[in-house]
Amino acid sequence: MAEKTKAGCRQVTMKDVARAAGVSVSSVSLALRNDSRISPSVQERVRREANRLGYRFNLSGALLSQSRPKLLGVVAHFDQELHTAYVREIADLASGSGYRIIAENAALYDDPATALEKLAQLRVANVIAINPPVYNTDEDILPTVVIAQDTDLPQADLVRSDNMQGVTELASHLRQLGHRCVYYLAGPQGVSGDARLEMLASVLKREDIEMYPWQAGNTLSAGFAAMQDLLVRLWQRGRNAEAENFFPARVGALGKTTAIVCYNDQCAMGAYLALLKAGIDVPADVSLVGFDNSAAGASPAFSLTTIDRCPRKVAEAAFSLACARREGRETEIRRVTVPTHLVVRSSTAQANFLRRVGK
Amino acid sequence: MAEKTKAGCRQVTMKDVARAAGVSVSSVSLALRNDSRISPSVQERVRREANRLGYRFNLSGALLSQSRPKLLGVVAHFDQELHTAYVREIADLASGSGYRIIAENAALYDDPATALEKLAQLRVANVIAINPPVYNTDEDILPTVVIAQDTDLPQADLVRSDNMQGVTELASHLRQLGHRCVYYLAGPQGVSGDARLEMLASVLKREDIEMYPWQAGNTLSAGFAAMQDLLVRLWQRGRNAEAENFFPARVGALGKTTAIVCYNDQCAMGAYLALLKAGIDVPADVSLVGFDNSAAGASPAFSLTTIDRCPRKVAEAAFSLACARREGRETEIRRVTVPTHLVVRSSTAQANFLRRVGK
DNA sequence: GTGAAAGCGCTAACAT
DNA sequence: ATGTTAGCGCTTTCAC
Repeated sequence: MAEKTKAGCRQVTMKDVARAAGVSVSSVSLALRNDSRISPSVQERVRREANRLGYRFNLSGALLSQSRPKLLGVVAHFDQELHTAYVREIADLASGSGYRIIAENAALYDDPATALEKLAQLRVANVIAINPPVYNTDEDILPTVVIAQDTDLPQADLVRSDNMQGVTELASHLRQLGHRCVYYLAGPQGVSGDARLEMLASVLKREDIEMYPWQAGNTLSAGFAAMQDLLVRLWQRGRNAEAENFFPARVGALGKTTAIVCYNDQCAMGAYLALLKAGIDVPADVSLVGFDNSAAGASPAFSLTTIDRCPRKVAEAAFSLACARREGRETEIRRVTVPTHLVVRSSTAQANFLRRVGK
Repeated sequence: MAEKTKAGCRQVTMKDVARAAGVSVSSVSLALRNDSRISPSVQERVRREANRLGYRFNLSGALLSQSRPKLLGVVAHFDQELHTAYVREIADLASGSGYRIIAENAALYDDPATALEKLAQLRVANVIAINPPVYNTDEDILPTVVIAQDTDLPQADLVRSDNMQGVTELASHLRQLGHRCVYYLAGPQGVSGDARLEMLASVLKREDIEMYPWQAGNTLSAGFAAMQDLLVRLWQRGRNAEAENFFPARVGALGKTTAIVCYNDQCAMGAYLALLKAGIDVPADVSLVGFDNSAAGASPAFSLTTIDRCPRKVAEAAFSLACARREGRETEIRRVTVPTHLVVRSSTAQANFLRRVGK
């Protein structure tokens, strides 16, 4: 209280509002949070005074005074569009249910633990992590909910996309178009990548479609490089094809392959460019499929057939799990699966077996 | 003090560390901040005990107790690679000088003021905003430093890229390759966009290069759509060219134009795709130039000639301005300019005047 | 060089 | 339905 009147720069607090409205601080606190214990007329008056005085809520004070604030941390890689979509949905859900979220961008830090630590400093107890890295298990704070295909965190709930569903739709789509043999440009190696690969292969197999994997990655650059490599490789094989079964020279550079499925849209865009540059038309010569339904992939520039992960539903699942954990119910670890769906655009078309590439 | 021993879940505080180390809380506070007032031996002991007990710093407490914490807010659109680059650099600088930064992702919220409000709730007084929208000037908190080409905020310092520099290098580069007439795929309309356009035109003019603007945008989709529109338009003009001066049918769909400069790399990528699909080769038929030196543009898929904004230098300028403002020195508004540089890759080559497009 | 104590803004238990 | 009051964890004078 040393210098209350020193300058006009002092922060307006609830005390000031209380004095102005002629009520106590606790009434102000409740009134500003729409608590039903405060009569509408007082709420109204408090709110008006708060506005008039230019009162600003101070999160630090609130966090400090609560032992279990309704606070949710989110760690995402904001350079990935899909992550942003998830977080937007989570933020939307949170704002509707009195939760406050603090989002950290994992793409900002070299050390994957940094984002978690920043959240820990704000006393965030519940963290939703999207495609988290492998953390040291001795981290001071760990995600309570993970959005990914799999996780190595024993204590975290998991929300995963049921790729099976979308891929099944995809398989039948491809089958109907006459595709019998496809390439798969795979993502970064790891547990989740391997699982995806096996699942894809088995589902396609059910529709009697052969699948051959080729290592790529999750970026446009990676998709481009991988597709170029693949084309070169196939071209070479085609030229001395006597030893090869499924890449006979006579059906062109891609062999029997009439479609290419990619790990994600970014990868597919890279592949698209490599194909285009090689004079191979999409979808006339070869069909192309992505994953994640990104904005760029949806643009007429690519118009990718892709698989949508229903970000809203994923967010709903993750949010409700996070809330459940905070409430203390839900002691056992849960795994929730959200369906995915095929989005057909113009990068897939009738299979063309008579393709020939003038490299 | 109602239930100190209730469960092991209570947060470890400085008080606990103080007790364990046999010193007072204030000594702990100073020791953990390497204050020279605390003897090395005590610092050492405090640090060890803190570690042993699993002490975690609580930002809320610190913020609440300080009137002017060393806190810097950053508002950026993390879906734009360039913004992420800026913020990474700012974070790096901050961690080296005792500043704490809190980064908000403007791309998460529909209302542009939301990001600022979240920072305000944490008492962040100094905010660096990257390409901020036009805020209502009655916002409770406004950026103190803006990274952009221009700003309408009267109280904010401005850090701008000296596009002049990079563009001058570009003009001479294009001139040497024989380009005399280029198209400019412009970005979103606005103050900053108009300024860029005029500057480009005048600098190119100095090298005796004509420039024609064409509205596009800052995304891949926008670049693609704009380029397609342009091609269609030129094609139509070419067919009844008697009224046209600079798009004579005889030199092909692009008229005299031998190069296309784009608002940013994203836009250039879209244009690239439209050209490729129209059977126009880059750079054999037409040269293409981007802006911002993005990772995707650098990939072999595009290999864009582009202009680098030297994010490190921009960040240094912004950070030091923000610090200066916080220290209270620096009452007048400053504008700092950071040079840019041309990065030559393989999307630019010798001008080809004999292009012909088989649309 | 170190300790004691006040207080930052807010919430929640309890009292009225 | 509203007021009183005790902290939440930390920093910061000011004593010693």
